[in-house]
Amino acid sequence: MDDETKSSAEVTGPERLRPTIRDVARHAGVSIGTVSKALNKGGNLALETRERIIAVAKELGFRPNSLAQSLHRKQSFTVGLISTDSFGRFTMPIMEGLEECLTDRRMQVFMCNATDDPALEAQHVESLLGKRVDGLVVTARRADKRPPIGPLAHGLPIVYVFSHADDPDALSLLPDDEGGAVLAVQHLAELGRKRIAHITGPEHFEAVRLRRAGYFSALAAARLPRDDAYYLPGVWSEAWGREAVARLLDGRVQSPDALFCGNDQIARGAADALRERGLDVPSDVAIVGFDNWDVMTLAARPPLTSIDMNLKALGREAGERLIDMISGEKLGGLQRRPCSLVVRESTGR
Amino acid sequence: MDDETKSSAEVTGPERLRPTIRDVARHAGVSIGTVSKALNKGGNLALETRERIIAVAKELGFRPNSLAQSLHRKQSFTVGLISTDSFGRFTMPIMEGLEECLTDRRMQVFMCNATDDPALEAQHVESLLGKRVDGLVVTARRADKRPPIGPLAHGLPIVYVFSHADDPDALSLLPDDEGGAVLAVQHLAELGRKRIAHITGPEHFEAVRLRRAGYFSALAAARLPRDDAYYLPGVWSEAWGREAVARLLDGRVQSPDALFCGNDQIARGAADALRERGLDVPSDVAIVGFDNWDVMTLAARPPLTSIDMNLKALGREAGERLIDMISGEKLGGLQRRPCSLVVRESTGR
DNA sequence: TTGAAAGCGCTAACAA
DNA sequence: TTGTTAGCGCTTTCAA
Repeated sequence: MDDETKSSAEVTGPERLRPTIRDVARHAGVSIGTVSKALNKGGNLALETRERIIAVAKELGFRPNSLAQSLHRKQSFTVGLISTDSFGRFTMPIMEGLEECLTDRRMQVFMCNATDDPALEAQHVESLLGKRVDGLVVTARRADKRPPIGPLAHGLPIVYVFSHADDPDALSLLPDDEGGAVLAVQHLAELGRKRIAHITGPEHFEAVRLRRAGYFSALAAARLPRDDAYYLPGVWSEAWGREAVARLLDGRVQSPDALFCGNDQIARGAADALRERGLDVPSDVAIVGFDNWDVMTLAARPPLTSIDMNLKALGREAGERLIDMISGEKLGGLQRRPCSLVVRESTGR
Repeated sequence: MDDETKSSAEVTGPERLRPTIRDVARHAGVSIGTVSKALNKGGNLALETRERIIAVAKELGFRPNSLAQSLHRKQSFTVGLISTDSFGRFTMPIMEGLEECLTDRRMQVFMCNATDDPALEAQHVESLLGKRVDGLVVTARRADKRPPIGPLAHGLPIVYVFSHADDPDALSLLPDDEGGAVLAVQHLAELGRKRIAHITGPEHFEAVRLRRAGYFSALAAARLPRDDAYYLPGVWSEAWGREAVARLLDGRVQSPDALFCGNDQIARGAADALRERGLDVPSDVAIVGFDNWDVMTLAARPPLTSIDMNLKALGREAGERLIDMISGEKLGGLQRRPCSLVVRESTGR
């Protein structure tokens, strides 16, 4: 099986020997089975005995060996999290929510990073399966399709979160990018803005295409004209935000009175560019960003209204659904969760 | 003992039964012991037998149960990472390095978040000990002292990284903040700057005090005068960077020709403020930041020279030292690792 | 060169 | 109410 021969750390130091259930039994003057029953709050035991056993166990510093327990119970109370985004900005809140949820259930999470390396990913899956994880969560850098985890993990519960498995039977949890865009544009329209431009990232991101769709449909819903010169795909940077503003203002089109930006970096760049041209945000041009990344939204001048993908909640839900699946539920399909609008000064208030 | 009664997910679904070593033995027509020997590249086996066994194992999709192996070998090939920084900006690169290092050794990492909650931390340690982790890595939000992990984990190898255990025997790995500050000021002095100010964060951070010490000592080494009006502690924000610049330029002191900032956010704020006052960076005022956080350094105008704490390498080393300790080495004490200078336009080039 | 068997630490069904 | 015992899946010593 392991045909690689990388040396593993060897134990040469003193074994840290901990008391076993056997020791507890001996000290308490009862049988092993009785101790087990007492510690697992099982069936029928004299209250006195139970308490004595628990006391002895505590005194000895007994801590049951989960490995042995799992071996028997066929459940390890452990899940693997595989990320293809080397613990990046989007993975963090997801991890946080996931970990929180699982900790509540007394489960623990193995972190595995497999940034764009399918072989490494396979190795991780291999190890995790060896450790008999009860399930897997897969997360990715971008919300585009990715190949499913493959047949290695056949039958193992898997949840894809912020990552879209290219397998209709798999459960994929994603933010509703389109709905988020609608929220943004609706908000601007309600403020009375008539000329809303959309500056965004590269179109090969599924998220960009979805947000564009939301942008156009919300414009239509608000009976606002659609002008293709107002749609500017580009890259995810502040510099692009600044440049896009230059193009809009120096171009032949009428200047917009609002910007919906594909992320907060673009939005911040746009805000800077507008200020430097003497235009006021929000009175001349209102701005909505995307991601609600505090590092950007709070530091920008003025602070940015933004769309929050609620990634922490998404991570938490991934944990909940995974537990459902571990408990035997059959779940699947692509599911999108709503974004929310966070209003700050860049759209007035 | 678990005296809490939170329900754990229960297995009700179909058991995913995998072939055991027993199945392999049966199919290959040999004894269990022989299979074990074959798969673990152990001692004396007929080549033919070994190959046959390996073939059968592969065909059956046999994957040894690490839980059972660990039970016997008394090593789980698993470590716990406890963070008190809810997977924040500084924890990420550390995790990345750590995970990379341990993956090379075929070990896996349990992620535990215990943001400022000692009870939660204790619960995590408890669980990890139950899972018989081979060691623990503890990381924190700020490089200030924290109480050690307590007697629960007595005898277990522990490495504190980017966190300073209040226990001289514990191994703590930290960036050399003072040395980093020296690098920055030295660099500015070498560029011929004479009036170098230091805008930084709150003094209750040990890092702030250390960097200040480095700032003053490097000034002295360069035979530059020390002016207390040039030392401005404050908060870790862009807004503070802007305000500090205002104070320096509007104050009674002579304007500085260089700024060493306690982090990149302050540096960016300072750069913005200078530009908006018509001063050029770097020709009028050069700037060095701290953290080398690309989100800030690259987006700033001009891009910022900064001090890198090499956190990923620190994480990697934490893994290496932990493995040394697991292998029986006795390691301890507070150790600081060098920062490095990354030069960009804000100090010319 | 291979097989048999005694555990690793714990659970759970069955006896006493 | 408590004890006995047969495993869980694997490793390793000792015999064959």
